Amino acid sequence: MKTKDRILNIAKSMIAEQGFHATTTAQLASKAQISEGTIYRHFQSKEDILITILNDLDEKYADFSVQIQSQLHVEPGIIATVLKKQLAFVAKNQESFKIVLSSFALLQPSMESMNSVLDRMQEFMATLLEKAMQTGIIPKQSAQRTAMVLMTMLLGFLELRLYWPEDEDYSADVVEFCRQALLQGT
Amino acid sequence: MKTKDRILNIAKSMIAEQGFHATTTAQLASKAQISEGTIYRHFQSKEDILITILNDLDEKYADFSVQIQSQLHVEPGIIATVLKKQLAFVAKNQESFKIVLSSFALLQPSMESMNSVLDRMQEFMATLLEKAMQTGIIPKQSAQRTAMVLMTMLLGFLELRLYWPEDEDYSADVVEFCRQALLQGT
Amino acid sequence: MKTKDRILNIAKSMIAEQGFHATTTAQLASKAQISEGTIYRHFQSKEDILITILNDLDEKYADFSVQIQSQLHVEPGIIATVLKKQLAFVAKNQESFKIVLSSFALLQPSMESMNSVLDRMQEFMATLLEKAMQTGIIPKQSAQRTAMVLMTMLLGFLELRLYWPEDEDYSADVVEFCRQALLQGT
Amino acid sequence: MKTKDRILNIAKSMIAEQGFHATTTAQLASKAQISEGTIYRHFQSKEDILITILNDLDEKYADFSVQIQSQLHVEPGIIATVLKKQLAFVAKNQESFKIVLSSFALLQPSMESMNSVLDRMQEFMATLLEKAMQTGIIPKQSAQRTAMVLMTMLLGFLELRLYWPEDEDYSADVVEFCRQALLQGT
DNA sequence: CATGAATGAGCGTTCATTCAT
DNA sequence: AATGAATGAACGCTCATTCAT
Repeated sequence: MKTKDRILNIAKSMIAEQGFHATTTAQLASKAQISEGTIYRHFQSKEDILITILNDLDEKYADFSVQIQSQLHVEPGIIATVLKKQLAFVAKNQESFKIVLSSFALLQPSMESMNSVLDRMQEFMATLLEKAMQTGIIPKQSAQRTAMVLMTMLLGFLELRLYWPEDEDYSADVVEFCRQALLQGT
Repeated sequence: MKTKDRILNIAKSMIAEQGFHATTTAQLASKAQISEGTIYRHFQSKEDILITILNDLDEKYADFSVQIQSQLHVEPGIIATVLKKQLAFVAKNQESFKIVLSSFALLQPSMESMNSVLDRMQEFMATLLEKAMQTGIIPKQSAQRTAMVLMTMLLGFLELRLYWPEDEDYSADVVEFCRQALLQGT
Repeated sequence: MKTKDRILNIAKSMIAEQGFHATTTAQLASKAQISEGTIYRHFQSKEDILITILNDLDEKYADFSVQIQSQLHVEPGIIATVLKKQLAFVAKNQESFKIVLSSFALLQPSMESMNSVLDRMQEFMATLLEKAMQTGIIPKQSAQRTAMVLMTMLLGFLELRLYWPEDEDYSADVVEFCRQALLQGT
Repeated sequence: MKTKDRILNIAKSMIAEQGFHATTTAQLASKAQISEGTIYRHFQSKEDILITILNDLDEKYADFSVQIQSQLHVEPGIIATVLKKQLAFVAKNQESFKIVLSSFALLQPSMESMNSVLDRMQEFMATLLEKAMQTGIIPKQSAQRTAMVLMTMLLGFLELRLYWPEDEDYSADVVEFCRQALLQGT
């Protein structure tokens, strides 16, 4: 369905840029070169568009998680590798991430998506840490709690990269910081 | 001025809870038990209320920064101490922080406040790190870049604590994680 | 577009009767049996309605000027003929003229329209006088200044006819007064 | 009463400049350096201020009429003399005249004032014409109707002088135009 | 006399949504 | 499927007026 996807893509970039509230159906219709009524042929409501975008992200992130976990070769450097892949995924889905991050505090569906994303993130980190611990790359520690800390850092980093993209990229510092901490254990 | 403060306080909790857009002047007036017109006797616009809240926070945070930097006793444990004080300050000003964090991506005045807060945070962290390096508590490293990393962690942590307050408090883990990384240098 | 014209016509009569400020969008919508929102589907703002009315008048008056100047047969009595046609035009567009006359002192767009109308009036009168002078109907004199005087009289007359329509029609006296003055020259 | 007069004078210049509607009590109080409440110590309503201004003008114009009629020396040139005195009176009371002229179409009290002013003007002109006819300065004609014509010209002239004050003063042309017409009779 | 905070009805305008075509 | 005119509730805001002090 070409029209539905055009609506979705344009909505995604508009909401990412201006926010959900500031994106009006009139504007969206005009940019998509359709009538306002047509939006409602494809979506039940404006919020339904948002939910579709969020669900798409959730699905993609789930796929990404599964795929990357299956590909993990345990080796020194695994942590840096994984963090970089996470950042690459976010970069590819920038708009969707901006949408979740800017609206989870304001809209219930976004909050649910955010919960889902964070859960996957933490779970993924925990799996990673357990593998690393089993193979002795890092010392034994609580995978759950350390995963939480890593997720915290990742979340902060996402916000800063997404909303201050022109700032210098210090991802290497973040990765090194985490590597040092992990090697010591907590 | 009692009324002005009542408006301000009620607005603060409403905006923190529902967001700026969802907080209407009618609702605000009704909760404050005043008429809508009265709001405009004390503030030029709805946005002016937001700006006042944000400026108050900025001022308080500036005061806090100055005060805490002057009180710093360099000693092992200084980093944990400082991180805890930061978290305490945020806890005391929860509502204002929720407002900035939920709206900086959507509203220009909030973005400016956010910039100001982040700048102060980073500067403060850099000062702290330099002191710690001078006295040999942590090894020499780039204060600026490491401060950036600490700020990143703090930002992520704030979001999680403010929006998922019912989750288990893992601040000790965060502090320990940072301590370990800093002791190694990056 | 039927609705747009209905809005326009009803607005014209309401503004002519009560003035621009006293004509509210709620009233207008109610009289036009549409919702207030519909007004804004057809006009950008309340002022846009006014501007449309004023521009319509300006266009009509420009057409009228061109047409009447092309039809002028120079003959004794030409002045009376022309003044009568002017009055007839005003009578046909009473509402629009009332709108300009009642609001040019208060609203910028009306002032601009008024300037345009007066310019055309004076220019038209000057052309007429020049023709009359060339054919010896009236003695030589400054066409510009005399046109200004005629326009002055016309303006005063319009106000009185438009706002005191129940007063006796003394247009014949005005025409005769002007004719006498013109025949003598100034 | 000093305060009352200050309110009155400031209101007069504000209403003349911006119109009655655009002049708010808040603005007025601020310019007069009093509180809004004080306005209502001296006037029953905003409209009451307008009415006071209009009545003042009416009174002054009545005085002026009486005085000038008693001073009339019948002589050739009497018409020019009188027209000039009228214009001088208007110039002295510019603001009040601008108020009446800009609002008589919109506000009932202004319409009443306008009626009163026009009545006096016409009556005055008629008296003048009768005197001029009796002494043979101008030929016999209907004083009432010719007075109406003169008033028409005066009204048009007032509007143009008051609202386009920067335009060239062509009052001499107007006076000469009228003189020529009157000398011929109608 | 004067204040100024408070009022509340009403304003112009927006916008997600509906529905006849 | 698509249109686009119409809706109507709700919004932020204004302002003449009141009243306790």
